[in-house]
Amino acid sequence: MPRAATTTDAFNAVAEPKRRMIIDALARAGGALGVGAIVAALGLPQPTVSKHLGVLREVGLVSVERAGQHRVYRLCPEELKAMYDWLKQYEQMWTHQLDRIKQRAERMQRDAASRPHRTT
Amino acid sequence: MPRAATTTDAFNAVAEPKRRMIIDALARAGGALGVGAIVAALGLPQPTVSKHLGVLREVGLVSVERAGQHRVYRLCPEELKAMYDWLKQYEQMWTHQLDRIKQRAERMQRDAASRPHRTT
DNA sequence: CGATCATATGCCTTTATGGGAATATGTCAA
DNA sequence: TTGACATATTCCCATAAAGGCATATGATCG
Repeated sequence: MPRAATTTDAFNAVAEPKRRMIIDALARAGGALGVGAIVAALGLPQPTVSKHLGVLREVGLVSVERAGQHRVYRLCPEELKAMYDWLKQYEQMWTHQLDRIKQRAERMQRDAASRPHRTT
Repeated sequence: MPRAATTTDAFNAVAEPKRRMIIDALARAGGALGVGAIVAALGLPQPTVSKHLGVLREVGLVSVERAGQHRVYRLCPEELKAMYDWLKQYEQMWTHQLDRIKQRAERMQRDAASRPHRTT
């Protein structure tokens, strides 16, 4: 069985770095850009960008709107939120881990302060 | 050019749903499980689980530790944090969007209240 | 209408994937 | 040592991916 289609869900779509770049570019521009602007911003061939936009659209990460002969792609954050929610579930794992490291550092410092100085 | 390898980064590794299930199972168990336990928890064939664990390990999402004839896989949250950070960047997009919807609803309600009733 | 610009789509090739079944490696117990 | 057990590693297959390039569609202007 081959790998799941890139258009299966946001996870698969976003696995491709160029698609993440497109998302980043859209966000930097306030959420929406025309294809030409994306092509210019990323320096990628136009067909490449169009195909990636197609994938992003199919999974609902962006929407399109015709504007004359241009097409404006707009970021749809809901799908990103779904991924975010999955990851947020684990947030405490690294914050707790960092807490533990910090606490250990503080404890070591306290111990060092309350102990007679040693110079060697 | 084919798709980027699944072992390229956490994004690619996590695109496979079964690998996400493994991560979920590890988290539910407090962060670590033996292979057998994962196999039992997910009902997947053992070779399948081993291969997926191999991918997760290669991208640093889990670490292994030998324990006799068992092997304990432990979740490494740092790689998840990297993905989380990328997504967190967009957090305001959906919170703002919800704010806007809410504000619009309130405004409409205010307007309706301060306007003479109309019955048609 | 014809030309031009903006974008999408098709074709081709190379390559890694995930599943399944069988088997190899490695570890413990008697 | 031999054998049970736990896990990893093959091998094979069908499939879809992404890039490059050419071309099709579609809108606008003169």
